[in-house]
Amino acid sequence: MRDTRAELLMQAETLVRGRGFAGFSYADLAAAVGIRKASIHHHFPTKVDLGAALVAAYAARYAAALETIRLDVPDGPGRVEAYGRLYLGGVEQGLGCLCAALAIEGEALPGRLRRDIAAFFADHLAWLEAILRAGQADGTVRGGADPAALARYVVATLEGALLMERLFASPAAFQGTLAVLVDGLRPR
Amino acid sequence: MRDTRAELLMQAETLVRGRGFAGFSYADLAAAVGIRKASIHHHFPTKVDLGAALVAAYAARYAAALETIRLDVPDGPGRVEAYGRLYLGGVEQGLGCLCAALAIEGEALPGRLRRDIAAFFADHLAWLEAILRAGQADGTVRGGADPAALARYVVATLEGALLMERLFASPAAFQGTLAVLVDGLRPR
DNA sequence: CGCAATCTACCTACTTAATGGTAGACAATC
DNA sequence: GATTGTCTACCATTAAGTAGGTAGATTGCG
Repeated sequence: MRDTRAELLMQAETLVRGRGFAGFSYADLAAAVGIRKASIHHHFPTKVDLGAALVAAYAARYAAALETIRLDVPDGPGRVEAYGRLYLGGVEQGLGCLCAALAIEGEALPGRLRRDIAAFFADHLAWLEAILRAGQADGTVRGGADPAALARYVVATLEGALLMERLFASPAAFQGTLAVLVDGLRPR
Repeated sequence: MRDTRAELLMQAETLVRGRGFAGFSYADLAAAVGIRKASIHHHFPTKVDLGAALVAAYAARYAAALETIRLDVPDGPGRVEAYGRLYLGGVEQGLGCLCAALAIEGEALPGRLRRDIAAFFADHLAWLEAILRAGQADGTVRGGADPAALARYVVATLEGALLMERLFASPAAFQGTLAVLVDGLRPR
């Protein structure tokens, strides 16, 4: 019975992604996990500690998925499409991106969290830039464009699509945007 | 009809766009405007009332800007670029999109607000769809793609770019993404 | 016109509930 | 026997919202 911490992380992630970081309380989380409010402080002394642990776990899960995609999918557009599909689950479950939820809080966030989420995005950008560069090299991605700029454009489109299509509860529309995005990356 | 109300709307918008809807209080707003907390309730009985007024004012400002763009800019890509530049101010000021900030709150939001922000996005989508359709008709936008799908893709990219580039405080990167976006709309 | 009634915009002071967080007791376990 | 995890009980602070009042406009009307 050691997974209370894991359970806390899971439920807290759902709460943040569903209502924002300022939008849930330790009382909500305690109720979701079936524990007393004070017990949460044993695992995560402050809410910021919880936030940081949340981002770390979320980033680690994404990092693993990114590595899997690189190993399993050979071509540039295919990899970006697989990357985009990682966001799809959020639309289907009605949950936004954890780091987007935190990013919205912006200036109200402690610097530590702000740095963590910036690192989350920076990781994705670096991975995508490498993927796109490789795609340009092997001819599966259209050349001419700066891979770093392309990477930012890809993350932006997917984050924005998740944000909006969650509101409209429209996985189909999300997939439509993903299709437009991936198609635009192919050589002309 | 004093302009205390307008001042309240202005400062509240800054607060929401900077810290999220749940991330500020009437006390914060009162301090920003230089008024007592209770006086806010005279103008906006509840926080949800304030939120709705905020969205209405924000949507109206965008609607006016959209109309101006349609009148002033003749071609499809130019119009989309002008539309994208509306977001740029947010990046420069470190403020996100008001409706994105609310959308993040998702399920915690009263249905009324959720409907209002859905309508905000729906308005933009409808405008863009018309713009893109016209662009396809006059040959300034590449044909073949569904204008409705393209419109969703455009809004998603810009909302996402604002979200991310605000975090990185990088107007240049936002403009890079906008350039990629607009370029992809031109005929090949 | 004069003037009372009403309205507007703000105030101080308060309520109720929730917030994040703490203190310390108690079992179980290593 | 120390550590771990949970509990009850509490704290100070802050949240949104209310009660009731006041000074100054605005209005209705004899």
